Amino acid sequence: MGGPRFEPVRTVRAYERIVEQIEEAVESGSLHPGERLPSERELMAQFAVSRSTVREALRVLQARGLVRSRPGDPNGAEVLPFTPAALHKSMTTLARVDELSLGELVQFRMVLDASANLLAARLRTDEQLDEMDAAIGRMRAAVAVGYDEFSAADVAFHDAVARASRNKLIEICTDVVRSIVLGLISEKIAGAPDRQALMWRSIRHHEEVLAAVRAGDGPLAARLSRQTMYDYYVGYVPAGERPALRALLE
Amino acid sequence: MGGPRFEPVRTVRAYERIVEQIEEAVESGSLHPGERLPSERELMAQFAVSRSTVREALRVLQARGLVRSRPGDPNGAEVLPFTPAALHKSMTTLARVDELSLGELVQFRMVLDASANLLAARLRTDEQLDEMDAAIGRMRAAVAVGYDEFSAADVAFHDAVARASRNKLIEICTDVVRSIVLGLISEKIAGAPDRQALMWRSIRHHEEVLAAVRAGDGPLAARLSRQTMYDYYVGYVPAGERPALRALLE
DNA sequence: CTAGTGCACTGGTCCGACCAGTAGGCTACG
DNA sequence: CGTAGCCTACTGGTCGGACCAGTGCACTAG
Repeated sequence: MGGPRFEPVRTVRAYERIVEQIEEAVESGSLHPGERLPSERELMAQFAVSRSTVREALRVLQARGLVRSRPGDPNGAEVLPFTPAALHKSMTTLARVDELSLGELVQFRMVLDASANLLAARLRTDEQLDEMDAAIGRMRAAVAVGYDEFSAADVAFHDAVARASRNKLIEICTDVVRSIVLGLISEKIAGAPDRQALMWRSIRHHEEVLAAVRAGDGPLAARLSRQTMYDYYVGYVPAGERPALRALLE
Repeated sequence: MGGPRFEPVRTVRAYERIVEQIEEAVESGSLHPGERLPSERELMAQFAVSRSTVREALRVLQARGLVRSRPGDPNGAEVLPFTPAALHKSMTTLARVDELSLGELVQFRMVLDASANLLAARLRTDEQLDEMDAAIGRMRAAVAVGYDEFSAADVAFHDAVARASRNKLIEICTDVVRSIVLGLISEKIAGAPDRQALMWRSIRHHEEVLAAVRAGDGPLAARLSRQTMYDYYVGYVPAGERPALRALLE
């Protein structure tokens, strides 16, 4: 050991330096949402680079959800308020590209939804209870209408629960994983011959969950929600993956 | 109502169309990690656009962690195996601007870690039990060495548990959220005057969790792991957010 | 005072060029 | 014949200039 420590040199592209600088300015708060960046032609003067380089940097910042550019805007790119959109996007990519099995996805939904219900039972407001109640009403009315409307109402219920948990990560992950699961099997559900019976059973289960949330019984709400989701999806999960799902049912 | 329904026209930038096409090819699996995209000059011919446009598209794809370009590479951009780097990046950004609170992050870790333990208690192999045991051994040896080594051993334990859960989503999210939490407060922990006492208590807690996992008692392992994490981090969470954490402790 | 028009500026796209890297084939030497 | 080293044909990174279609604002004509 000993001797001079040489660090490997990392060639940094010009546009990356620009990204770093603007990103730092935004995240440190010296550039607030709603403010405008200088125009591309002015940025290329400030950074002493060509416009192509400035634009590549702006594309990266835009992909990260930090800024937005509109053609014709007399001002420069707009600094956006922080939204979890980029997080949502990368989470979606992860779930799509990483060859996740339906079992894993459903299992993750069970975990998230149960936690959301557990928290919602303690933290929900009366307005959020009303939202959940209204969503179940929509589900009931939708049985005769069709699966799409039923599914939308079901989503509304789970969204209300997720919001009531007051944890944005739970909210986002719930949304992402749900949309992927639905994308994989919604047409199968919609075409099931006994789908009306499934819908009614699902409604009854949701009512039980809501009752537990209303009563403030978090563990019960969590257990019921896991069971609800298991019953609803287990038929579409390969038999080999079902034991892993049942492991969540205690 | 009635009459022809006109959809609002959405001007789509050329580079966005390119991003969509390549993204779709990667996520759908028709382009596998390790494969190469055509060179920029060839892409500009295939998409019938200029090289600038191709490059802006590639910058976006690179920001999303899907491809990587190296200058001088005789082949085109390389399709990358998925890494949670983009996920990590966007979550870090949100955490930096206080869009995600420490309380939410710790809460999410409690949810994930408890679920991982619950599943690991049922699904773990003997080799994985050995890994967890070895990690605790490292933790014990690290108390005298320093916090960094202790933390690394702690990470190894939780990683082993996450792997034993056999759910990649839990594994990845655990990893990302943990590193962000540690990035926020590791220096505070490292500088705590009573850190040695904290480490010993943490080791004892981990041993209890491992015993429950070994015994196959999932619910106990889950409860203990939540308590362990709560005890370890609660001191760094603002008092106003603590009730939300305690809501997970039943 | 208002309605309308034009201008100045924006971002989106294209083109052509040059540079610095890399890899692999080719050559010249041992 | 084998190998070390050069040379070339690519690659991506950057530059500068150009044109177009939008947008907002100031100015003008009613």
